[in-house]
Amino acid sequence: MPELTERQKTLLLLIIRDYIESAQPVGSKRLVEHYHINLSSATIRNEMAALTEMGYLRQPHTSAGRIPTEEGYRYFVSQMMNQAELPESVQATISHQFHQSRADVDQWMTLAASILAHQSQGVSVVTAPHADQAKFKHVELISTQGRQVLMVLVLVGGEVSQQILTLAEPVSQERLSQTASRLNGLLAGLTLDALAALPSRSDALDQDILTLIVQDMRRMAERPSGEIYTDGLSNVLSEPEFAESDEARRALRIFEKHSVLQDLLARTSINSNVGGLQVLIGGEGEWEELRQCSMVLARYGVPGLATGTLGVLGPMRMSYARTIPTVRFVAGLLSNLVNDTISGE
Amino acid sequence: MPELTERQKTLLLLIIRDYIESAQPVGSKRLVEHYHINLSSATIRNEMAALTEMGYLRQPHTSAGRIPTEEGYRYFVSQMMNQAELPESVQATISHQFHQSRADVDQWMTLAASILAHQSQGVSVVTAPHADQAKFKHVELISTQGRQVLMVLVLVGGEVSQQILTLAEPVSQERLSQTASRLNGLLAGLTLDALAALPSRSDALDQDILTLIVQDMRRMAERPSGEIYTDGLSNVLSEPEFAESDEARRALRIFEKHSVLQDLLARTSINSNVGGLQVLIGGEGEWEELRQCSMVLARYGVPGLATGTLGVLGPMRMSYARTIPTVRFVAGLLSNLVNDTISGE
DNA sequence: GAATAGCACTCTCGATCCGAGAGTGCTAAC
DNA sequence: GTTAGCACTCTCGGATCGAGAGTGCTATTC
Repeated sequence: MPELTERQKTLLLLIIRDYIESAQPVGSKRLVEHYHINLSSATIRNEMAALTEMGYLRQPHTSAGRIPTEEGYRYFVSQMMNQAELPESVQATISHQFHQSRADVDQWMTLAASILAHQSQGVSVVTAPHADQAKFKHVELISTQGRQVLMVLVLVGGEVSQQILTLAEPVSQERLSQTASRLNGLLAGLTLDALAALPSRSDALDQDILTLIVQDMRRMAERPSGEIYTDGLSNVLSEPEFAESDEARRALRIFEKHSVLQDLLARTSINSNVGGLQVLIGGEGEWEELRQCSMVLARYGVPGLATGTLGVLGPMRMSYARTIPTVRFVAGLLSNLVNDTISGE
Repeated sequence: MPELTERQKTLLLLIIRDYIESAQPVGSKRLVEHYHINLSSATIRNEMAALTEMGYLRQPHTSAGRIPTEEGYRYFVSQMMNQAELPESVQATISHQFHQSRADVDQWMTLAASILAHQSQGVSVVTAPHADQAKFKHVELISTQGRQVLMVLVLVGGEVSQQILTLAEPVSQERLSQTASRLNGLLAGLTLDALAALPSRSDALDQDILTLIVQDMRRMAERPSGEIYTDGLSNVLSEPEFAESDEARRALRIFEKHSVLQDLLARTSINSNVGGLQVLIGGEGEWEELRQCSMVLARYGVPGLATGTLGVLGPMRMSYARTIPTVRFVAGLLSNLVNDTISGE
């Protein structure tokens, strides 16, 4: 990319900021009038032509104002990335909401999704913390009726799985508790691999349950992320770029077909460290479904133990100035919560 | 409502069926041509005028075809209510999908929502089974780090709640297990009221946990329904009546503001028995948000133990012929699952 | 040489108009 | 009771058109 003069930089940022607010192509005249610039519209036009030439702006049609290209948005984002901060008062409000809520992963995720959606006016996604490597922590067996048993499996890192088992024959709660207790002593802290390599148990029930635990842990380990929480879906329809329902439907689909979402989140998680934000603009050539959209994503949690992803999807025209600091702040908050509660051995 | 002649009945049903398919006002000529009727268009016109007079049909404007009124839809639904059956093959497919899935309430709900949305081309809602009266079944305390403890609380009926507690001081896993075991023996099968009336425990930790259990159970009891699952949101946008995003946004909001949904589900649950369907057309004057929509709702589960609601929301023009039997069938299926697994004491 | 004023040109957008088509209600005849 | 015929109404899509906004280019100014 060629070098930009100081004036071009200010102009470019101004144009993009204006377009994000107004959703209208911005012309030279409007620019001069709204922001008192010491230049004539003709000069602006020349500069705009240059910026268009360089690929930061484009015209929807020959004689209309300019709108940013993806490249333009990228420049815009890179400029504001480091400076944007959430106002103290908003930070305080959000923190307060979290400390008000029940100490419960489910609630946190819901709250985080709600805050993100509300602040950014976009659609939010939050995945529950997920361990990179599944480690056994605790199992509980609760007899329900006859041969049915509810198994609650807890992993190091805090993930919990419930499953209903059907045993070959009825077993008393007492025997179930003994089995659970034996297995808890034996398996505590073991990884999935270690579990699978364990020699068979002599007790048939112990062995059955062990097999089921391994199965269940494998299933959890295979999932690329924890449960997905989302909020603000109706915000999609407020944006003019989604006025025609075709585009809007495509955007909604992304959130219904979890496969795309999983893929997206999984791939971004590789590139971004905890604390670092990632902004995807226009699908980056990778995701056809996101061609018209941008996403601001961040990873949170304790690396090596349990991490999750959170982010916001909006039109390319989304308010980055508001979204970026919010995502960053909420990611930090969740990281702290994860660290404080479910981290230690 | 005045009496309808046999001919008027057939005509009315025909018109509504056609409108549901085509989404276009249906005129007398079209009717004669598409369904070979032994009548002239003029006769049909007379009958249509009569049906309009009686309030079953209306005209969007003076010289257009007829579309059903809410009253018309109600008549239509009442006629098909008892006859509609899901084809054997579809029944088999759905049953198969359920038996393929993991024995896990979460999966069942997700699957049910997915099937309903897919079959009806509408938006589905399913609530997890919820006990009418909370009864304690089992508690488990798992030490995580320092003063943090994960409490898993299981109610009779299968509801599970997880919560992270922060104790006043660190407690060993051993002591936690003993406390849990003592409480399990003491509290098994007790209702919330019985729990609250219990005398204080001498052991401080036991007492603390007991208090927290009561708190948590109260919270669960206060919720009018279990967790809400939903699917098919993007289907909303396929329907022509939601083409202008304003209407569509309103419909989407219903699903984001859980309060409306809770209210809706809670109220319908009172009127409908397990096995009975309820069809709400046009909000029935109660719900402004649903003015343009219909809902097909059913209650499932084991009355007195645990029940939930499931249903489909769509435009008033939704395919009742497909939706009604599907909702009925899935409700039956879920009832069986609830009965088979989590019912017994 | 950079900035500016002026100007001709282009393109969109909304308003308006118009005719085709679909559908109706009514009347008179069967 | 049914039907054919007819005049009438209303919507919808396409065509037309002018206002307005914005541009690029050129000639001029500082």
